[in-house]
Amino acid sequence: MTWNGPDEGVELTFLLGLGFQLVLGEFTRRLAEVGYADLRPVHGMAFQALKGDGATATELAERLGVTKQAAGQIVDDLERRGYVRREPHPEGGRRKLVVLTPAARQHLFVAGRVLHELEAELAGSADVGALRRELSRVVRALHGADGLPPLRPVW
Amino acid sequence: MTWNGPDEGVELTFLLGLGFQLVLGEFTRRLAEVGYADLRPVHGMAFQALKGDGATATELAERLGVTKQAAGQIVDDLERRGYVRREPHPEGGRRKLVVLTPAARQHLFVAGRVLHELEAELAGSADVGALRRELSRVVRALHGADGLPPLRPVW
DNA sequence: TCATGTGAGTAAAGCAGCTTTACTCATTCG
DNA sequence: CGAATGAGTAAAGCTGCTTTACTCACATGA
Repeated sequence: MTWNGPDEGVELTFLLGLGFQLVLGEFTRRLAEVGYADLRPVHGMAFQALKGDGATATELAERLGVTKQAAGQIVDDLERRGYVRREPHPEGGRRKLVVLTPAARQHLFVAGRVLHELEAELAGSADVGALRRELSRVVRALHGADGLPPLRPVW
Repeated sequence: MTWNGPDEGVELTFLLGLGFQLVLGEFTRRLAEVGYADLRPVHGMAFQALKGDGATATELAERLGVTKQAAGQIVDDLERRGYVRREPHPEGGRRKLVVLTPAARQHLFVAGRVLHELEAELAGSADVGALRRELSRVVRALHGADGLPPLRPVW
């Protein structure tokens, strides 16, 4: 039998939580170091959700899995700080289109780079391909094959 | 090349978060179904931290990674609902020893069973051994070999 | 033409679960 | 025996959300 260290008796759920906590923590720390200490993970998720042609606040709410009021608050915050703009919606109505500014696109670029650097470093200690494969299987087993649910704060 | 479905382009960090969210959500749902809808994950963690000979509120705070006031509030809550008792500490001082009641030990037993049932079911879709191994490696790479940090709400 | 509905946005209060600040009190040590 | 130590507690503050309730632009159709 292969002995894998002191984590044999640790619950899978606990290990999943720790893994996520540590990887996300390291990611956030590195982003803070390069000048993004003012952005939380949810802001990066919002940028991802808006990166194509933007979206209305209500669409953003659906993609983030929060109420439209919460999405509106996030947009207020990001707008004050210059990461998004509210434009009149091309299809009129009361709608407004929330679009990214160059500052947000720059953040997306940097965050993507940091994420891939981190993954490359982890590949020195773990089989990241296998990890990714098994995680995908677990996600599909619990959620089904139809797309991915929004990632919400865990617990 | 092996094609593993539509998750190829998904960030590892995102996948980790989704995996944790879905597994913890399923665990919590099943516990609620068997009568524990009133207990959050942090309560289960507290039970784990107290299950030997109990601990003081300050020790509990360290093990949970929160302030001693937060630990005190959690203990207040659990005490009102009959899951823990505050006893005078055998070594005196101002200390009090927080110990589990049989109700809490019963919860620990049921939660452990649910966790292992869930893991067994996941083993039908994924290689849980590999997942556990790679997660352990990631955790050690980011935290070191000295024990495991407290699991805190993510993000 | 205009009432009535529909859907997006917004305003404000409420709430959970923490932290921060500030204290009380029993014990110990110089 | 007076001050330091360390556990516990009280109360306010804060963040990031939800809930409740509203406004307003446009669409529909009698």
